[in-house]
Amino acid sequence: MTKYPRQKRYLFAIDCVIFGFDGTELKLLLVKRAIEPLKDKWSLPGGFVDDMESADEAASRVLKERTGISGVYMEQLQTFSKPKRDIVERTISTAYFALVDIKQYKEQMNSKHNACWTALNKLPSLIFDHSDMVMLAKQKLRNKASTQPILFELMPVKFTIPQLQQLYKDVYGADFDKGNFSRKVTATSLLVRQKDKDMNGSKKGAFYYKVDMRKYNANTSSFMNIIPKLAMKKATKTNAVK
Amino acid sequence: MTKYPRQKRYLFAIDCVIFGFDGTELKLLLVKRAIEPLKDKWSLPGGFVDDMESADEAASRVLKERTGISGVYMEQLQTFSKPKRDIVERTISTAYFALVDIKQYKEQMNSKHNACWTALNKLPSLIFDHSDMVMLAKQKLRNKASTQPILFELMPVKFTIPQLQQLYKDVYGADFDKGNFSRKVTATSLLVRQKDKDMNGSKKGAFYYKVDMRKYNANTSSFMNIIPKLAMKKATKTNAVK
DNA sequence: ACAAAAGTGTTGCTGGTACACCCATGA
DNA sequence: TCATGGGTGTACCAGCAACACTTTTGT
Repeated sequence: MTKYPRQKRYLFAIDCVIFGFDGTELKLLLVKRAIEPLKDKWSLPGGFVDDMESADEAASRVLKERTGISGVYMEQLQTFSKPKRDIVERTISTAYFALVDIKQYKEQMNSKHNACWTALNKLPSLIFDHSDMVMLAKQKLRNKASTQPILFELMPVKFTIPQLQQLYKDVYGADFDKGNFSRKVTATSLLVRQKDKDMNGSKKGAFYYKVDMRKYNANTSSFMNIIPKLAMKKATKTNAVK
Repeated sequence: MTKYPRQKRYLFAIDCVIFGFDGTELKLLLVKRAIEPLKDKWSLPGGFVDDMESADEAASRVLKERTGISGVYMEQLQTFSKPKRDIVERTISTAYFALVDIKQYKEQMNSKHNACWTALNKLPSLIFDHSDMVMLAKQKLRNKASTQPILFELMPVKFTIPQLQQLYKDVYGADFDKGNFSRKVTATSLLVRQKDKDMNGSKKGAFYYKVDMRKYNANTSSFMNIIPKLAMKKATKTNAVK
């Protein structure tokens, strides 16, 4: 039942730029390409879009299949369509952007699936235009995080404010004043303080917090001006998140 | 030379959400679908991606062919890929987002091409998922314009600040204080005041300005906080730009 | 002289930054 | 009791919104 007879048809794929945080460093999930050509070269986890699924659905499915991860924050990034981007055959690819708490999936990564968390500033070269995808994703992460509380998605269910601050520092490549940071974050009232403290890292201990999911889901647009304007400027210039 | 033998191939198209401003009202450029089924229904200008062009190139080409417009601000918006979105055959479509000074193209619209500028709050229903594309584009327009001076792209080469203010009012559905607006805009130092004035609209006359292209291109990231925070909040809630 | 819109002056206030300080606890 | 990081208090300052006021010119 082909009714647009004169048009060409192309392969359609998705690729996932998956950010993870392990408490100290922002990382990216990479896999080795499974097929020739370029077999075993580093690549973003990706796959073709099946007959009866949308790109969004394909992205979730591929993520699950190739890494075991599911139910995480995920969003369409951009579509890459240069005719020669895949050297085998023309393939359009829509890049996705995901945020994951590394610790929750640490074991199954190395064993079952051979995916690998890599520090953002030590990325190997990637196949095709995957490096462009990563660059764009880093930019988006910074931009989005400056107005919306999405970086919570990278934290474990229970975390301390200094831990969160470490993440912000890594994302923006800039130091934050601990006092101001703590106040701003709690002022969003998206966090609920727990009774217990994390006693590593300091004698006094830092309270654990959990995200108030009800408020968080209701009110994603409650911007928090977490990023000091200077840090923001610096970040856009130096293209931090190295 | 098909080397990914097991995969399906799909049609790949682009659709353009084209905003225009005529001095009073924000408008959208629509065309009537040229082919069956749904012939003559309202639609966004779009077309299939050719063999040797990227989606970006296709978008420029289609815009030129179907409306005569070229050399305008254009940016990828998002890709729409639900399996059934095109009722004829599965087609992936990447939506683009363009900003045009209506007056520059007014005549050729109605004569040569039968495209039609339509007020944003009086849109007819559109084919397929084109209304979703428009909604997303409106959102993006507001978000982007709140941190970057892209609305200049909708103005003629020479314009007055009150005219620009009218545009902002239409985009955000909120009134701006003329004094503060004028100061903020000039403070960006992206505008060069001309010697002559526009004497319509007031006895005193309003100075014409031109965009300082050198600075504008160098420094798009010089955010201007044009949008008062209240207006921004209001806009995100009521989904203005009706 | 008057009306009407363009644009300037001014003031009060919000909220962000910097930085000093206090707190809790293990060693 | 000392060292260490967590967290609070506070004072200064930029920038923004509100609105009164001045300017210009056609009628």
